[in-house]
Amino acid sequence: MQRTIHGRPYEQTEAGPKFRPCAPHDVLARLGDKWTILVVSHLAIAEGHRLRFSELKRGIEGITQRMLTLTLRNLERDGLLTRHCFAEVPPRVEYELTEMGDSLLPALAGFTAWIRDNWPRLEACRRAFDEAQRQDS
Amino acid sequence: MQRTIHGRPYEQTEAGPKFRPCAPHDVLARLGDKWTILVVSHLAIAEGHRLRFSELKRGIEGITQRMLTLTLRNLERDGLLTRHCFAEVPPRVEYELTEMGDSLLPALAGFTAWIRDNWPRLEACRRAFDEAQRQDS
DNA sequence: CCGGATCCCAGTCGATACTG
DNA sequence: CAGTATCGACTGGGATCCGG
Repeated sequence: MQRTIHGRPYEQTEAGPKFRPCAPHDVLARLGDKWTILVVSHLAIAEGHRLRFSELKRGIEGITQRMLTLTLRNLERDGLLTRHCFAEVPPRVEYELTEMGDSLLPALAGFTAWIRDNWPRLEACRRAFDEAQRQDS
Repeated sequence: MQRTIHGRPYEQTEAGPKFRPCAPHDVLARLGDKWTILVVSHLAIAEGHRLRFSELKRGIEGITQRMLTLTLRNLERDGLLTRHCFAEVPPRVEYELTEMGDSLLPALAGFTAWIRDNWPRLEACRRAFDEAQRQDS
């Protein structure tokens, strides 16, 4: 039997509930990596949703050339980003959010609000837990 | 100057936009790990938002004892879960979503909808990209 | 039944150096 | 300017065995 929870489909089997492989996990795993969200955010607030490599690199503190390259490649692979390459000297490459990439951040708005509301409590819980942990040891 | 994009706060500095450390990244990184979402989902559809260790283990295909233990510990640390330990023989431990943990999934509803709508296109983009990649090589 | 302890691998990320 | 190549540290996660 096919049901849904919080917009998420799953099947009720005899052995128990089974979630579909379409799981948010793949997307979350990408978004959860170290730089992706920052890159998308910077592009989202840029005019034309478009920035060149060096602008992104300057804007994101601590990112290395290598990681920026990899992050951009992955976003391009998922169709969230397009690469505009100009054969000039010196070379210039611009990255632009696709329509799909542009719709990603707004879709996260509800979650962002949740984080804003719960972050302090969550951090407090962590500290309390770690504190209790150190007592035992 | 303090601004906001898609509910996400950032500062506009001379050097460019700077996002606050409160970034969703910490939470996303946890949610993006291999099992967290599945555990939370199973608890969310359980009656009383409550399941015991072995029920979770049976319900989540492929998870090992070790990973289930770690995932539950992390959720407990963040205050999304409480552990109810019964000193019986054989021992019994139940895990229950806290109010905060319970509010997490609904907060993700918008994002879940986005995934449902865009997943096919995203997968198609991946395949196309990988295909083009093999041509070049 | 619940989970801690140990070993190991594969993937992620940083640092550095080099190229068109 | 915008990458690629290489090396090494660290870590998430699986397999297995052990203990209360």
